Amino acid sequence: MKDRHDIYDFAAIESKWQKWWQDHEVYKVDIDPHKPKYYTLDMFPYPSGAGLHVGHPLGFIASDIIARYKTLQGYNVLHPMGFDAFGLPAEQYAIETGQHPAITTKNNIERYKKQLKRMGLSYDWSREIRTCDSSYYHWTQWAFIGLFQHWFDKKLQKARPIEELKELFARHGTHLSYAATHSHDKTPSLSADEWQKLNSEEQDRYLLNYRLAYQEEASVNWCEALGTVLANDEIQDGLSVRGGHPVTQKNMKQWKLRITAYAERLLSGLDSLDWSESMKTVQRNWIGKSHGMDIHFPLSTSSHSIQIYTTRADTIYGVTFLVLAPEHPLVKVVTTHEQKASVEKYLNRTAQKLEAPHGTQNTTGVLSGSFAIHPLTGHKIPIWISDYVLMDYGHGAIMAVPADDERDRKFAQCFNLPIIENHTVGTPLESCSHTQEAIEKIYTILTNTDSTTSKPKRRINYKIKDAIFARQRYWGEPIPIYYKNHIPYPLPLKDLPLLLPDIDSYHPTPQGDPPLARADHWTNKHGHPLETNTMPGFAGSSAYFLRYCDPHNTHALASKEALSYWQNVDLYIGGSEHATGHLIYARFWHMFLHDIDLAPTQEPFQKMINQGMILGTSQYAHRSKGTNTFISYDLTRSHDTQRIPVDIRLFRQGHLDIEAFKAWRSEYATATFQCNNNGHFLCEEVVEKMSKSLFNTMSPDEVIDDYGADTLRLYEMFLGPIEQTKPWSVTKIEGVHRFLKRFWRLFFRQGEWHVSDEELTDKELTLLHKTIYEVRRSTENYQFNTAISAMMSVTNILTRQEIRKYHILKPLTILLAPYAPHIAEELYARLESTKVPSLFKHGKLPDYNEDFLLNNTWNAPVAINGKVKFTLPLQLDENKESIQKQIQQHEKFHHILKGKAITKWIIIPNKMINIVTKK
RNA sequence: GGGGACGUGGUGGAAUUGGUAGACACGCUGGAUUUAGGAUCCAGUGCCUCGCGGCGUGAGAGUUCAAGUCUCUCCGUCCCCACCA
Repeated sequence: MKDRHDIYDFAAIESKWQKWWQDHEVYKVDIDPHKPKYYTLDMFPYPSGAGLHVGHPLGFIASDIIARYKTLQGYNVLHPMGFDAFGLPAEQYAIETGQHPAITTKNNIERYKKQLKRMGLSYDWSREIRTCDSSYYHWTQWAFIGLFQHWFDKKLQKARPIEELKELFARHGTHLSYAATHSHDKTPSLSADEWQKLNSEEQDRYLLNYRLAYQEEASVNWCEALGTVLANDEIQDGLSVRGGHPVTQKNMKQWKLRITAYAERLLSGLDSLDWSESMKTVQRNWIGKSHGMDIHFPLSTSSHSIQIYTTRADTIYGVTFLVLAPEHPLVKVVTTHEQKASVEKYLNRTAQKLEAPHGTQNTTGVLSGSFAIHPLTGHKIPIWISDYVLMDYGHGAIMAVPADDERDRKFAQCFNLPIIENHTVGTPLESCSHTQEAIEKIYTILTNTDSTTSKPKRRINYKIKDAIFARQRYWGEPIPIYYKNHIPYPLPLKDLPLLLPDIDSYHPTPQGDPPLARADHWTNKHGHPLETNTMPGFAGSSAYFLRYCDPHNTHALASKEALSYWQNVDLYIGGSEHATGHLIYARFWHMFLHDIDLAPTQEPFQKMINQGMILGTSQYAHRSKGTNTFISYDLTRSHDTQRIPVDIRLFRQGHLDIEAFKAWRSEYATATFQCNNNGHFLCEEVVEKMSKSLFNTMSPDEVIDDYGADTLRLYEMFLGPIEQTKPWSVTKIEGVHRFLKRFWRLFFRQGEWHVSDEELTDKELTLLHKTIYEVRRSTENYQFNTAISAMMSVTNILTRQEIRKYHILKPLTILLAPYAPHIAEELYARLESTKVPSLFKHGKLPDYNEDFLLNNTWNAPVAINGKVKFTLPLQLDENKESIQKQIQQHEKFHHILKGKAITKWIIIPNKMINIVTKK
């Protein structure tokens, strides 16, 4: 009995096929003009030192199922994988241990690859990308230079070469309203003559204000402990996301990307995308488009005026004070002599303030001493300075309407400022019933005042800010820029890639310069100093999906030919936490590459799926305080107990293995256990984030060792809907594993291979077509759990009825193949007597016969409570008589009713007809 | 404060998208068979009732021949963003 063939030996099957696939390059793809393409992509992982846990592969498995499914459908499927390899953890590790980040990173990648391969994922590894390879970051640097060499034409909504801007300046002067520049542009406009008189250095300095990659003195989030600036999405509650170090504001010269120029395209592009509404909403909020008005408030004692931005111009009669941000350029002008001391004190305090958690700040502010004139009422209104107004939104100045705005009200109450309720009473706005109407009226009134101040301006404003594109770190892409007289110039393209140099220490220099300043001869060929900043984390992930199309090209990011074949990503799977980081930057980067005729489409990711997080189920044993006696959780009410996290591996069939627990820690060796009435010892179960300290993590390798990769894949998909957050639980893997064993045994009788060639009965055909329909529909809707259920169901039926027919087992095996590829390959090879090399090369997804289904299942009559109910497909756009006639003439009508009388028939418009009879 | 998602058995979750609610799985109960296998097989399992039958998708209303699904109100849960004028 030892060598029964019906034992499902997953370990042997899986290692056999994984080797076979690798040896025969089954998943290698090339351009094939005779086949339609499909591009499915995972967000490539950052290879951390901890390896993968069971929550990571969820998305990988989902995209692998789609990749294999599409392959079987006849598509040429691009399904690549790579590694986002630059980043802080490897560098922090290097600082602590002295080991070069390249080595740490390489080791981590090897481990990740091994884990991924064991899961039977069908990646074309010949296309692997690592962002830290110079052959890859060559093209990241190339794109950066491209951004540097272009400006944005707001009229055409498109990037154009900087040379064209030079020509325009020479012809028309620099006052071009359609050339995108900073929101607080302080550069004076030049006439054409003045421009032409500038020497080339002066022109270059001037052009920096228009390049898509530019430098600017800016207030940045500085993290002293990490020695670098951080992006907003790298900070949470005033602390760095990595490491939890404090973050302060600091002024520094920074590289930035003019992503704000693309705000409108980033916003409108969302409409065409097949993303979840919540994902689109997050991006819309991040871009933060608003329609409003710029209004000037003249100062009472000087010729200056304060420009404010408001979306609610209709509340202008309720304005009782103005507020400037502490960094506002007019703060110096409006501060009176008497207030100077307190204003300076306030400014000092706010400048040093840590980023406090939002919503917890106290209301603070200081009076400037000056007054502005209300443009409509002529009243003198005080000007305040407060940090609740942000310099980088609007103009850094607001008109405060404490009657309508909660923040203004809070401020007014704090400083005892007047609040005008019902401020429209007695004004021209009294008759307006809609906000929009009132705003229009205000616009007209302000436009027609004959005051000397500037007229109001309609304005569309965006919250999105230009992205800071520099980190003062070592382990990132060097920025391919050199300086001549402190003006930045790009390296010639032929000198790329600019290699990351080796250095002896990863700390900043004693002068506070970034680590790259430690490199020997960090200059270009002519001795000009090179940029010492490196690129931020999102640089390498902004075009990797294009590189996969042609990963070994040494002349371009990717060839025209490859890109015009593979186009954009059809399906992108990854976490929703990248909504405001990577997914915005990558879309921006891709739009720029589209503008310069490289990327074939506007948008990079057509369909997006965000896999939900997998949580851990922690187990806590309760110990009576001060004793070594453990109490079953259902009995703890009468005891004062202490919770102790227990390794989930110590559980068998949902119960704590007490002997294993005693052996786990020496202190528990002598512990005693109080069980409940059923003789069980229960632990408290808590669903929470996976964490090593709670002993609730599990690696995919452990599951594969015990149950095999196919079971892991099925189980991860069977847990629930892919986008949902859900707990991992060890006890339920058995179910899907049992299904695979059952499926395997379907092909055997008494330990021997037994598949017959008999034709299928109508009943069996119905079952088959129904299953094909359900599995295909579910898979195409990414409802993988439902698809698996359908396959389980049919397997149960076949097992019970002992149906072992080739004509049903073969299509079912192919249906299972995307989900459990190893077992499917093995059974398929046996079914076809190993005539064919691989299911994934030659298999074809079975089709269902729609007519067959319609006749046999959809319209099948069903008995409900003694009545017969069925539906008929009819032409329902006719009159009543005609429908009645159709029913009477319908072939099925006579067959099903067999003389029973119709008591009721109901027409559902445009759909079908329900007929109900008495029995 | 703003936005989004959701609420179905003891549990995870299905429901041809408006048409037999609870598929499939876990768990549990009983039984069969076998013991070295991560067993297998059969029956049962929403609630009330001995049964007939009745009631059931967070609560209440509405639309409809028909509502878990659509509309409104309320209750509750989760997530994201947030001094954005």
